[in-house]
Amino acid sequence: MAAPKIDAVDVKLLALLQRSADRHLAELAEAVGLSQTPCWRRVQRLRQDGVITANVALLDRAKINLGVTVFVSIRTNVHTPAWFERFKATIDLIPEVVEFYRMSGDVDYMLRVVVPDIAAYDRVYKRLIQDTQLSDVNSSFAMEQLKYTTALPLSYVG
Amino acid sequence: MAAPKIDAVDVKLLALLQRSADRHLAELAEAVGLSQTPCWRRVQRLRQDGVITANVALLDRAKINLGVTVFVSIRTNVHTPAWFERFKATIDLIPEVVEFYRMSGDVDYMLRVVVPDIAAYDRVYKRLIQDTQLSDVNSSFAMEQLKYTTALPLSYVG
DNA sequence: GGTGAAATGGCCGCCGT
DNA sequence: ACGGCGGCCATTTCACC
Repeated sequence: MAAPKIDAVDVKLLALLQRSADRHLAELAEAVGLSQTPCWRRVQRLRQDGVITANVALLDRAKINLGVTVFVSIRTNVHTPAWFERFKATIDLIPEVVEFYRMSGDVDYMLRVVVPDIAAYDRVYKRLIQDTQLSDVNSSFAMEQLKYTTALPLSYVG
Repeated sequence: MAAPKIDAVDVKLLALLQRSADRHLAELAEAVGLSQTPCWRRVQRLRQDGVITANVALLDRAKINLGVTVFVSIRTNVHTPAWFERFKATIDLIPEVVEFYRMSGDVDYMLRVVVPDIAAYDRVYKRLIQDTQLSDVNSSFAMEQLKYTTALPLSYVG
C-alpha cells in the first residue's frame, strides 16, 4: 500500500526518530506514552512499511574537508531516453553529487555537489561534461550553509 | 581541534555508518578488520570529535505526503545584519524549508522546500514574503528526485 | 496494548601485548 | 593502539493476558 496508516503516536515517534535515532527504547516509549513492547512494534511496522527507509550517521562536512557546496543548473537539448539513462548512470557514480533533480521551467536538471574547494569542483565539472552532452551548465557557489536538516515536516501526514 | 586525525580505518567506519548506522557492532568490527573493543572505541571517538554529528532515521517523502520539492532563489536589497537575523529566524521556524544557503553570484539565498502540493507551497511562500522583505523570489519546481543521499564523499579526508 | 522473562548483544572496566 | 575476558545492564523478542 502506498499510504500506510500513520496515527498521531506514529507521528510522534517519527518526529523523535528523525531527530535522533539512537535513543533508548525506554525513553522513546515514555515520550509517546506507551510501554516498551508496543512502542517497539510500532517502530518495526514503520520500518517494514517503508516509512522509515534507513538509519544513518550524519557527518560534519567541515571535519571531512567538504567546505564547499555548489548548485549546478543544467540544460540539455538531447531528450532521448538513452541519453537520460547514461546521464543518470554518470551522476550515480559521482559521490560528490549528493542531490539530483529533474526540474520544470527553464532549467532541465539541478545538482547539489559537495567538494573541498573550487579545484575539486572543477574536476567534478569536467567529469560531468565529458561523459554527457550538456548544452548549458551553470554553477552557483554557496558561501554558507545556514540550515540543513534531514527532518521532514510531519504536519501533512494523513 | 578543527581537524581530528582520521585514518583509513576511520574512513571505512564512516562509510559504513553513513549508509546504515543500525548495524551490530560485531559486523562493523569484522568489516573493518578489528575486534569489537577497539572498533567501539573508534566510533565513540568519532562521535566525541564531532565527526559524527547525529544518528537519524530517514523517512520516505512520498509516504508522509511530501511529493513536491521546490528550489527558491532569493534576492534582496536590504543587507543589514538585523535584516539577516530576522530572515534567518523566520526560515528556522519553517519546517518545510529543509535547506538554506547564502550564495555567491546573482542570487543572494537559496532554499529547498518540501511540501505535498503547490497549494501548500503557496502558503509557505506567503509566509516567507510576509515576514521578510525580499526584492525578488524565484521558485523552481522539481519534477522528480533522481538522487538524494546523506552519504558524503570521503575521498578528501586528511 | 500490557506484562514478565529469557536470550541476545552492547558497554566498559581491566590487563596483557 | 589492538585484543580478550568478564560482568553488568540495556534491548530485543518471546509467550501469554
